[in-house]
Amino acid sequence: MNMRRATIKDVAEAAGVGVATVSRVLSGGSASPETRERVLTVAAQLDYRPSALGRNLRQQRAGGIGLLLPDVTDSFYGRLADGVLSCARAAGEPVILGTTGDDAEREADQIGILLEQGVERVVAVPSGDAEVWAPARRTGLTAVFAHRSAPGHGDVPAVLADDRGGVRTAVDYLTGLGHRRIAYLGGPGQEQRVAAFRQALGALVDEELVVFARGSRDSAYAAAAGLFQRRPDLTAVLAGGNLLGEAAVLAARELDLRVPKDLSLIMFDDVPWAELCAPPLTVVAQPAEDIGYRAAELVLRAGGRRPRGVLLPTELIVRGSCGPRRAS
Amino acid sequence: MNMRRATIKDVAEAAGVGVATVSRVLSGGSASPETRERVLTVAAQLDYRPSALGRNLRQQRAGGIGLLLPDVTDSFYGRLADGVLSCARAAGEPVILGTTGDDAEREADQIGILLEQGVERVVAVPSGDAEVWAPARRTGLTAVFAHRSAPGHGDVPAVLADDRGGVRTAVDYLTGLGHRRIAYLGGPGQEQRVAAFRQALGALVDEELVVFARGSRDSAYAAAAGLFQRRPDLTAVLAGGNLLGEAAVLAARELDLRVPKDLSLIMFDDVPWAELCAPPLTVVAQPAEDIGYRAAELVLRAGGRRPRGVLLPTELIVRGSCGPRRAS
DNA sequence: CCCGAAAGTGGATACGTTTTCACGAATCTC
DNA sequence: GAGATTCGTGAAAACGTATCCACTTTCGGG
Repeated sequence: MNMRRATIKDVAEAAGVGVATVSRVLSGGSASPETRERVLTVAAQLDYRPSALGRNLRQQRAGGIGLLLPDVTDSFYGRLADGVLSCARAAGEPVILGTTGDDAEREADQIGILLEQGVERVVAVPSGDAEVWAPARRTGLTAVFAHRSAPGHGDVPAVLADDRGGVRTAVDYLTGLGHRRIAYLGGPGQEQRVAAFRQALGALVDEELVVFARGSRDSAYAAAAGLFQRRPDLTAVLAGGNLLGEAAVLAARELDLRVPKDLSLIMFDDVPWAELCAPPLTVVAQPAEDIGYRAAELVLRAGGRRPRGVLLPTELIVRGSCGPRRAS
Repeated sequence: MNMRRATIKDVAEAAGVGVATVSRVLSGGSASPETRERVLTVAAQLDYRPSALGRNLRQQRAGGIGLLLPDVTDSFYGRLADGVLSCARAAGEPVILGTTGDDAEREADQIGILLEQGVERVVAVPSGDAEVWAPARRTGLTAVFAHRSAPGHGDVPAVLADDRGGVRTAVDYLTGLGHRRIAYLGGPGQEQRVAAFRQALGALVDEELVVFARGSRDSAYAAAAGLFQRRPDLTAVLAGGNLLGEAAVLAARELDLRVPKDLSLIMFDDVPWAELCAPPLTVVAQPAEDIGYRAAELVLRAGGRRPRGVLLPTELIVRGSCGPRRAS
């Protein structure tokens, strides 16, 4: 049952040519039409599939693309992964997936694994700083960041959603409804968004209302509940991710804050259940699949020249979780 | 900047030993204590990491484990993947991810890619029949199925949730509430569950109330809406997955069916948003992470002998989406 | 008609590793 | 103390591929 696969040598012998010729034909090199035809026929007949193992060793690098995500359980990253996968599939490239849990050390480990495998192209939602990525860069790995960029990474191209614009329209929408005490409930690596939040809010910003959670659901819930208890005077909250939004809804419900009567809520990232929620959640939609697809595209097309990053638009989808400021 | 990685040869020379000795030391073979010490020191000093490329070619197989899922966007499969990943991480093995979209042809393609890469161990939620998996089996690949098993696969071990038990308790719960016309809204590969459904319902089963959707959200919605319109007399529905459950809620809302007053709903798979839904959804929880973890464990520990499959318990979590049969 | 260029081809090499094999030294057995 | 056994070790082979290089053939230009 354990049949040996046909090698390039078998094909060469069966076709009466040298192995070099077979390799050239299959790699699109030059060859006479009749030779090409013959090799192709024989290869098909023998069901020959070039071994990635041999090729990888020869050219000192593994094909495929590495994908480093904080958490595949988060449906945003799931959709991002889906984008990467569909691009990779179109190119016939395998995808090696690793999760970092928003932890720099784990990210370093995963990078180590990828390097050991000889992977040369990586799409990542980065968690660590430049130092974590130093070994990768040293071996000439080409990386493309997705969804967020980390400080200190000089020339790594990034495919990002327009966080700044998304935050601005969300904040404008809330202030337009009369809200003044608006909180930001953030996760790891959202410096960009918080900066945009501060900028959009201007003099209204209250640093006590800017709260961060770690990546986990527990942490998100703790941050939301703590925020709501500590500052019952806030009237609106912008949650920087679907985990945070989920936590906010849960915490609000637990504390008998009615949405949107007592509390207006906007969540980053449109997820299917946002519509099922009571009330349906107003969200800032991000093109998660596109982000992944474009990032994969960039890392595949990176033929030597470093491409410039990409900024994808966000969209405010108004549902029912925001209302005018309560009379208080 | 493009620094060549240290090879085993470099380590051997620097340590004044042969390459074979270095390989043995690093692979846990026998060596004298002083030699071992010296090699280890030198290796650490040179920051030597064995190249997976060379090893893979030598032993004619790539390490790591392949993971084939219908859809990473589905949070159930996301959690399953998370289980596989954490097991693989513990073992230091990379994971190659591919999605099949519940399509046998795509699955065959992905299997082809894995074989080309020399991957020998695969965890899969299978979509195709035995024929699709024939080439894999021919090359001696060891597979473990997760979440569902496909007919015709003889000796492939599977890690499954106790669908039969889950369906039975769900149906018992619904019949206990007085429901008689209970529908099953199923997805791909749920023959087991439907069989259990028929068996649990006994004489009450109405074949017109057993409906199948394909994997997509659109298809799920269409199936749910069609079912509700065609048979307005049904009083309860069991949705075989979170996509189906989502579709059922959406369709019910669209048709002004109130849950649970007009329609009782039980969904397979407990997802975070089930609690946020209005009303909160009664679900049959499945240990998705465990399924993935156990499957990965099986495929890694499969040292020659074929292990027997595993059946993991499900749990009915009662929330607010089921009520007594409407007066009607 | 001859010479140079171009195209087609196959032999040989190298990629980094694991594993087999053989050899010397040290230890054990009787 | 001599032979047998074990242990530690290094040289060499093999895995399948891509690519360099040298060789032959063909063709076009002068």
